Amino acid sequence: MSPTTEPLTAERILAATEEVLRRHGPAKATVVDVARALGVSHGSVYRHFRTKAALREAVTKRWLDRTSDALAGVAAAERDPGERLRDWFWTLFEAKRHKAGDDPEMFATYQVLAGESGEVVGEHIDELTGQLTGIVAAGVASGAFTAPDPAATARALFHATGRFHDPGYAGEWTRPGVEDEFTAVVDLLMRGLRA
Amino acid sequence: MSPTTEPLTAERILAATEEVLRRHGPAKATVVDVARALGVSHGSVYRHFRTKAALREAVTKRWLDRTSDALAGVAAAERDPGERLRDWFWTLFEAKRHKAGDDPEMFATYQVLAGESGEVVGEHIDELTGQLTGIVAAGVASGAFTAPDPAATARALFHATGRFHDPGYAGEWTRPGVEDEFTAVVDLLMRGLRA
DNA sequence: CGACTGACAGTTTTCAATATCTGTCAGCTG
DNA sequence: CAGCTGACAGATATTGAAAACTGTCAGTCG
Repeated sequence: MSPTTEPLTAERILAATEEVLRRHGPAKATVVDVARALGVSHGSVYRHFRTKAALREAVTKRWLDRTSDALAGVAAAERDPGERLRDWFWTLFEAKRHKAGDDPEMFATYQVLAGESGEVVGEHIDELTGQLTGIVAAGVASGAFTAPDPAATARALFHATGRFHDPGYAGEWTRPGVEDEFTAVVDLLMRGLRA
Repeated sequence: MSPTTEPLTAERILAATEEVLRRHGPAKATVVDVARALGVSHGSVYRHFRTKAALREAVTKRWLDRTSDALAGVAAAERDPGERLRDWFWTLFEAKRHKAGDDPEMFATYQVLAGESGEVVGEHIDELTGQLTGIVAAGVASGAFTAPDPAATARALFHATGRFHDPGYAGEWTRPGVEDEFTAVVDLLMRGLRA
């Protein structure tokens, strides 16, 4: 291809890796493919990422962070904690549902990547439950919620809604009635939360 | 082996299949193995089960029914609905946790089988949510619970506790603190349920 | 006659040879 | 000399021929 003079950065490698993953899928995407897409030798890729696993982890983190960042705005909004909590859950569900529904192959690819990168996924979940803890604590402060331990309650809320954000259940998200099921679970939880 | 004169029944075939699955695992257990274990030709097995898939489904149903039956007793007990509900969830969690912890290989085997038999699993879940609906309805009747639609509430309860009975999460059930997490979720749900 | 067998066709799995990939590093190049 | 290359060793994946399995059914046996 055109011998680009642009410097080879980690960011360019990540973008190329995402493209290769989209084209070839997680099983067949190789470091050699990524290097070829960039017009460099695979040895150059290894100057920026120690291993193929590290490269994949970085791509995964990038993807997960997009969701966390979108939710951070909702979590930090200046609103009644009850509405904010409901909005946060709804935003999370919708985000996941669209990712899974709009581009199922890429979603499946990222599901595989996430399965390989336990550490990164754990941090992502910690980030999300951290945002939830903030909302719960605000509700307790305003007297709207009762929760002796906001962090523990946040984890409970996250676990209880797993069916609507855990990728393992993605297959269920297109069935008719899921939205009602989601509403039923969230309603029950919010009733349990109120002071 | 000893040429048994006992008649070849579906039940004997199911027992032999379970044994073969235990020995060989789900990937390598064949109909020929089952026939050999029974001292008959594989053609005879096909007189009782139309296909290998049907045989596996029957084994799976048998296994799932053991759990349903154990829980039916708890669901039908004459007790305060609140206690009954808590007991039911706890019994379900403990039953699954012991199956997964005491014999991990067989649990993994049944997880594979269940994945193949969507229909049978669906019926099992319907049975369990049916039991839950009974408890919720009793709570509404006694004035202890508020639930406009007990069946919908039962499904919500089942979904919200999925992390503690869905086999996909079995890996988490041995981590320290799961019991507290389970208690936190159940407490939240029961608070949301009360009138 | 009803329960069982075993050979058979078509499909799936296994296994070993072959090809490709990962990760390293001495040396090239601008 | 900083960034890159490409040959290499060991590990992993692919391939296709051979073996095993699934499901059928005409025929055997008590």
